[in-house]
Amino acid sequence: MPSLPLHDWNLAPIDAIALQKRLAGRVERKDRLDPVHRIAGVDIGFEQDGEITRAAVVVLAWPPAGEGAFEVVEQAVHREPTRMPYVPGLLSFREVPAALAAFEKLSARPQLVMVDGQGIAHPRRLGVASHLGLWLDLPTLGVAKKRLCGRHGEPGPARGDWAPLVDDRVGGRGDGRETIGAVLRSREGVKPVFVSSGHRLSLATALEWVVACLGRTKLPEPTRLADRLASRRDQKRR
DNA sequence: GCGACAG
DNA sequence: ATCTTGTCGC
Repeated sequence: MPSLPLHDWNLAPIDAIALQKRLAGRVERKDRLDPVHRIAGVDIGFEQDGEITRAAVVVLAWPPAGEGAFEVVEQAVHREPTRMPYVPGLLSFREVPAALAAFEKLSARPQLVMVDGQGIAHPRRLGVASHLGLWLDLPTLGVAKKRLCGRHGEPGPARGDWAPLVDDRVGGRGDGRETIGAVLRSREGVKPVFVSSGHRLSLATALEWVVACLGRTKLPEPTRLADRLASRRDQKRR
């Protein structure tokens, strides 16, 4: 397994749109930070008809021992009463508080965080992955199972094939379109996932990491395992 | 008014 | 997100 670079540049999602254009063609890597040893996956589940919010974080060691053989280094769960209803576009306010509490239970911070949801592929360019990244001050990326906004074509049939997710610029003025994410075929014969930069990493880098963390399932390991822990599918199915 | 709408 | 059995396919 090759060691992939984590940072293309340091930027916050709010600045991403302006910087993307300015840095196009001359991406600097001087801001690369720590090497990646720990990758975290985050997801939120609900219990008791949504009354209880259940946040789960699973930390995996990088690189994996073998093909898709990731070692679970640590994991944490935090439960609390649900405060906010689900409102498309405002998911952060419902999930981020619980996710942060779960992170506080970890003994060590990961170098990269994969979140179940959108990064900057959001109407205001601030999806859960971006929002969480800002609060954690860690590089994050979003992997969503469905589209929130933007348009796209059908990605190729092979694993790794992807199509750009484009949307009109925030504010709706100027020359219009911008790439906010990618529709990635993470597995053959399955509906694609929506990958986007969350915080402090580019779309290209986000795609590299997602593909690098794919097992033989649709979702990358960090997110897949966090998903299981959040919805208790691990103990439920037994 | 009519769709679209992460988890 | 969540409620849920069997079933088709690699």
